[in-house]
Amino acid sequence: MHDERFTQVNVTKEHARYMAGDRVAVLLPLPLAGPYDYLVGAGAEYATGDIVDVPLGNRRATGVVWGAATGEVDASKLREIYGRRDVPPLPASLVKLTDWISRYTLYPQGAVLRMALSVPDALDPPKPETAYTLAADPPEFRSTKARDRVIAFLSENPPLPAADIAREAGCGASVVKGLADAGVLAAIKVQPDGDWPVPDPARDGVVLSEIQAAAANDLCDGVGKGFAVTLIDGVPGSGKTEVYFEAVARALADGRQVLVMLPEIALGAQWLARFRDRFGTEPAMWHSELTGARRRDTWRAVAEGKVRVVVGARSALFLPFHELGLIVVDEEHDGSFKQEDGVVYHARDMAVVRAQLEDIPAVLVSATPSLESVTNVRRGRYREVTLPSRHGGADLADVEVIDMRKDGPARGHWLSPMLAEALAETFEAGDQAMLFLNRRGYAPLTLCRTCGHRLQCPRCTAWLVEHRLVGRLQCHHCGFQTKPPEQCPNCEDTESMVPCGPGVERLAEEIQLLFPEARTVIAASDMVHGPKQAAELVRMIEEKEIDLIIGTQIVAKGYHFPGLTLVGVVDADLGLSGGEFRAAEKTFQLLYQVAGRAGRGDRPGRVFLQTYMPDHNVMKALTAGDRDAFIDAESAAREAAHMPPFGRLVALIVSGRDEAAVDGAAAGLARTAPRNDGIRVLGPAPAPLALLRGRHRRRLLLSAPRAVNPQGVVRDWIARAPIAKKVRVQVDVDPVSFF
DNA sequence: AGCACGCCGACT
DNA sequence: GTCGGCGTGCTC
Repeated sequence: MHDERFTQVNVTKEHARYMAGDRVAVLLPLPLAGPYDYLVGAGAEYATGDIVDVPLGNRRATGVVWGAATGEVDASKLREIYGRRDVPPLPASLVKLTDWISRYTLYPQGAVLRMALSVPDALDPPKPETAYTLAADPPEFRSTKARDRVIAFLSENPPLPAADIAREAGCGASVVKGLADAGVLAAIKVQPDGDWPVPDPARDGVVLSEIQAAAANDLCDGVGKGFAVTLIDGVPGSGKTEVYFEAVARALADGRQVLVMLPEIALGAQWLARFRDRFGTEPAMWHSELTGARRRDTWRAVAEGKVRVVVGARSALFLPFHELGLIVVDEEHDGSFKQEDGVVYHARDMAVVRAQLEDIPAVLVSATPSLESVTNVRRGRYREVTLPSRHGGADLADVEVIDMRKDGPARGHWLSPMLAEALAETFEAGDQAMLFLNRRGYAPLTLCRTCGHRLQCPRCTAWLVEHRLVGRLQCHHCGFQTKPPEQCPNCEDTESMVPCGPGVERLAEEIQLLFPEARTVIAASDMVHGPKQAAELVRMIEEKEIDLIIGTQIVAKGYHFPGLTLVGVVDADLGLSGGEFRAAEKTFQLLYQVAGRAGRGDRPGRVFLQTYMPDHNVMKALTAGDRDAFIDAESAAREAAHMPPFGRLVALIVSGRDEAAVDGAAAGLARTAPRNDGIRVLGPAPAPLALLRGRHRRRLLLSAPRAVNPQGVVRDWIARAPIAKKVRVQVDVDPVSFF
């Protein structure tokens, strides 16, 4: 059915066709330097974007026709394409996006393509599944109530898989199987139809305020009118989601597909409920915890246009939409949009690029927009929609600073008397509270009281974190685990190992002593496994089965808990040490989001920040509720330091098992560093994880004025530097962090 | 990414 | 004497 449509696309506008005997370039999803040339076989015909099988060495590989061959490779090497896969071709926009990201990130095109072809199974024809229907002439059989229901159901319905029949007839699948074994039902093979619920744009959503309606209209007007980027900037609860839902509805009504990107999809239960309220059904989801089958079906359904809305984490950017009409990036400031392993890219920025290549609008959404996006608004590159007030109800919470230098707790405790007092008041009033501490486990460091030895990961430059609830010491960087030692591994003294500093588990212990009655839950990524547990956690909090949530940053985002009136930030300074150039911005965003959890019902909430730096810009901006002043100050500081978004950065990580070779390569890079056009190179310095998974790491940082495109400079630089084969140089264009 | 080729340590 | 470790190189 869709075949005609795709053929039409190819014929009418997109690409030349390649006929028998032609050479074509085929890009394989492998980290090769570029596409490989192949021959079109007799009787075959291909176009750019076609997904094809080709011979590669002694195996068969799947790739994408990328265009005409360059012809550089010797004719004797050429081999013939086996044939085309029975799937829609890769959309032209994805072909362009792949090239674009490859040029920008300096990763090979094939490495980027691997993200777009992330589900090899989806390229195979869908497997027929076994369905059951009534046999033409059934034998005599013993009748039961369950069997009768199955037969009654099937007499009025088409053939279905056993599990579906069982569900509809209210029995187990064994009843269906039993009837089939008895010859009463006939098993037939059917193509799964893949019914995807279609979101309904015409349903009524929540009633929008005047300001919200105006903002929604503004967004809707842009849908279908080509590329534009709009930043929706609004405080928590200002109705940002409902506003962009209207733009989603408009795109759907226009017959287009929509991509909504969200961080931490696993915790989006409340977002999904809002989507369902507006559109009557849930969107397709795309995240790392999808099962293989679900992933395959979703990929194919997106390619075939059966799925109209996808909500997903950063990798959803590479889904094969053919009719994309709108991209929304919610919580656009969130750090998890930056992919750090494999191809290093920023999904928010690449989403804007895809929107540009598709010539469709992109909408970026945040209560604490990134300095990048704010700067793009100020430069006139992005439009801005501001939603100033809350949708009704309580105002933003009062934020108070607790100066830990004079009002801190006794040694070995982590809650100041003021915060403990506020907790007591909150519990007495029957309200809920949240303590925020961005540290998993019991204690971030364990040391020997006798000799001072610290327990370190054998493969990384990192302390082992005690997780007392599971009785393990863990490395948070490589997954190394060990049992806590009975004696010090260094001086062999017994009972001398002591935990240093708090994690959420240790905080829970202190709470247990202070408030033994409080029903407490720890919410951390290692305690909440997947969407189901997250949803259960949310339910328990909403239904007031919990008095106190002790959470890491997974609780910072996107929840409304009406009964939550107190938020205590246990260590507001945590993100500020270490000299990261984005430290203040990231800390401000995180604490602002955390503070936004308090008082979202009819009562205003209270927020306490425990800090040793009460005069820091971040704390002052939070207590004064003056975000714009913070952005101005941060912006000025970045500009003065030629840091992004006022200058360009590229980080190089040099790594390998052989420390001397790594040092040699790093020194070689430093020696041959470019020094023209205002470019500066810092380093090499040991990367903060100077040893990670057994690999030694050094880091160099290139900074360039904004007018310089650093990619060409960096490519030439690496090409001429003397770098041993066994040393790897990883490039990170626009690094989020220095380290 | 796979897969083969090739050169040095502990074993049937 | 071999099995097998993973460094290196190649795939149109």
